[in-house]
Amino acid sequence: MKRKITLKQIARELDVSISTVSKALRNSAEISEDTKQKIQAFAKLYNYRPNNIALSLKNRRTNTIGIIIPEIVHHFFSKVISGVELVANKRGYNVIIGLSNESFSKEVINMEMLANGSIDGFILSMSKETLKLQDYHHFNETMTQGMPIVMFDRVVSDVKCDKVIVDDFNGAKKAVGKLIENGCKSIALITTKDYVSVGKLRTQGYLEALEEHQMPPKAELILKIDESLDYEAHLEGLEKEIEQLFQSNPKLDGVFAVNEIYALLAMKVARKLGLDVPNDVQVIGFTDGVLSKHATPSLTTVSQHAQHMGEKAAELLIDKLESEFNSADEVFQTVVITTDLVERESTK
Amino acid sequence: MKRKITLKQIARELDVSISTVSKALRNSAEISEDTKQKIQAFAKLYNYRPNNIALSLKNRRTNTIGIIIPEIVHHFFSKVISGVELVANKRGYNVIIGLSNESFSKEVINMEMLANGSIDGFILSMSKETLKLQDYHHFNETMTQGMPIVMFDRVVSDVKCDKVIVDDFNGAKKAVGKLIENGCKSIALITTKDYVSVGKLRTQGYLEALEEHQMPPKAELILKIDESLDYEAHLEGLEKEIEQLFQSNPKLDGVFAVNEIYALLAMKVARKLGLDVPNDVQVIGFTDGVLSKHATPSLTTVSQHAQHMGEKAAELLIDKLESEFNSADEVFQTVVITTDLVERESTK
DNA sequence: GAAAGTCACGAAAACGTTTTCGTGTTAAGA
DNA sequence: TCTTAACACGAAAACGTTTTCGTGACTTTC
Repeated sequence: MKRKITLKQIARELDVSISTVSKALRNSAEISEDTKQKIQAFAKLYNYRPNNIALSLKNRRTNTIGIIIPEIVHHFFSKVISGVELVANKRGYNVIIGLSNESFSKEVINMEMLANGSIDGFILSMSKETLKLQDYHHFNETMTQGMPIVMFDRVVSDVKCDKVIVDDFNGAKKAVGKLIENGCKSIALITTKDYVSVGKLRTQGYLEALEEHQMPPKAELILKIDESLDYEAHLEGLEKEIEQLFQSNPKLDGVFAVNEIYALLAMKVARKLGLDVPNDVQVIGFTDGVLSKHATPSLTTVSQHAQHMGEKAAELLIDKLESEFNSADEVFQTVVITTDLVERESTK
Repeated sequence: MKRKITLKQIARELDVSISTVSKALRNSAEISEDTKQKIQAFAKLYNYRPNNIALSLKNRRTNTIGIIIPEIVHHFFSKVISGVELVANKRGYNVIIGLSNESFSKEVINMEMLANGSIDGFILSMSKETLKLQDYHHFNETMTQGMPIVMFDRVVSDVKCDKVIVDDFNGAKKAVGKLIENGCKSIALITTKDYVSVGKLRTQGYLEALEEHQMPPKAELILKIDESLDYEAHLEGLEKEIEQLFQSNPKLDGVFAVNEIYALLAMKVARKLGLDVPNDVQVIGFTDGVLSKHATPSLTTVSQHAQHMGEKAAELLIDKLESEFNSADEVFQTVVITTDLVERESTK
């Protein structure tokens, strides 16, 4: 088990100084051709690679970016990571991840852990608990210390930083518009409680689409799910709620759900009640996850281009990191990713 | 934008030496109570936190572990990461990820990038290309330099290191046994080409189960899919192949597939051909992914406990990192995670 | 043959820590 | 009063780099 070789060892071995070795390996004109070749050959032989940690300490930058997300076992988030990793790698950066698990305190701890020199900047999506508590001090403190943050998807206007968001409002509007076009007269919305910003925006899009077509919204058609419960564990309860929605609205012929699971459950309930999708009731979901594609019937969805979001976020962050003038130019961008309606079998 | 405060600044501010500050903050008995309190108060006021990079350089350990996986947008892998992150965090480690994208060269590059001081050890699952090329020099070189590796799921006996694997053989055997118990007489296998070790083992399990029940295997019941094509892009082709399998075996009444997608497609084809699942044909898949749970009918699967694999791998790695005697005790463990059959609606 | 310039290299500082080993001051013991 | 011990602190090295500056040996120039 031989340790990695260092400049010092090469220097001692070849009987020159450390500086000479360093310069030779960086091909400095200061060093004669002879010594350069000798040193480079030796270095190659022993497979010398500069120690990243030492470089980080010297340069005061790690070329690593930190991602903090609520959970990783989630198609949307892993797709975002994938995008971040793609451009990060292309531009010579590593990616380190921290999971908040939707908990405020884990988010704070994770950020503090990484902020002490481990990374150059953050890409993050807030935990539900943080959104609920509206406590953003850790973001602001991080930024005051000169560490840039790019937020995606779950953002909040109280924090001034670069952001990448999905056009939730128009995505929802487009989807509901499609249902109306397709002849739906009674369209239900299955959404989350309002403190989740994206749920709120999608709800507004739903309402706007109705209004535009002179269809008065009805409170009994809107089902707001409390997501503080882990819904994977409460699938039956959820199903019950949705079944009730169907039963108290017998004329229901369209459903817009703010995520895949809700949409799939709606289809399941519909089938159970003897309704055919898409002939009796049409369903559209949000998020281009893997479930939508492989469901039967496959689900029409509003695609949020998660990977593209990740790429954009990484570009924003790295651009900021590499701009010299990060002293006073406090201009923050918000990039809006437009959504697409991916039509599949659950709509006509 | 104030930079993070350092020991040196505190020392200058309080007119003591750097050593004194360091010792005071670590509560050394060498320093008088008075000075300790003064320094600690000052440090707390300015929210001092030691710089991780400097610590890493000094201690020659980063308390960070690297994960290299083929892709992250995959329920199994993200679940594993989730497990790794859980115990890593609990034990004071960070997690940094590299994606090989199933490519040999990206795997090599990523590992080299991280091996130069950025991390203390690897947890990884090999890319398909690496498995095909059978070129393992990068693993061996990494280990020679004193950096431990724990492999999971896709492993190979040529590399001597700690491993965490799924009991693919018995999992498959159990599944096929279940189908036989349930009365299936003609059971198809949908698997991958043999170079993917897990595919091979699951195939052997299938054969063993048949043999144990005195059912001769038939070549026409075994469909080997070439996974070098990205199957997400070749779903139709895949479906065709499976349809052919059904048509050339009209008495088919059971299907064992080595992953979710194949199993779902089998169900889809069955439905298309007018066969009821599970009454006419029963289906079992491998991997407890999200698709199985939400499919209709929901899919009976062999659960591999991905999260548990990740936890185990992390424990193995960290234990090795923290054992003092990592000099000569070249004992490598292979932990086998037993599978469970999760029965759902696709079997009787 | 002396002044000036070029060449090739080394010494040392710096990044932010921790830790070992002094060292000066004071108090206790003889 | 002198020695010794305890106490409280500082200097410096070390981790592995890069880079600035200095310097000795040679070569060129008049």
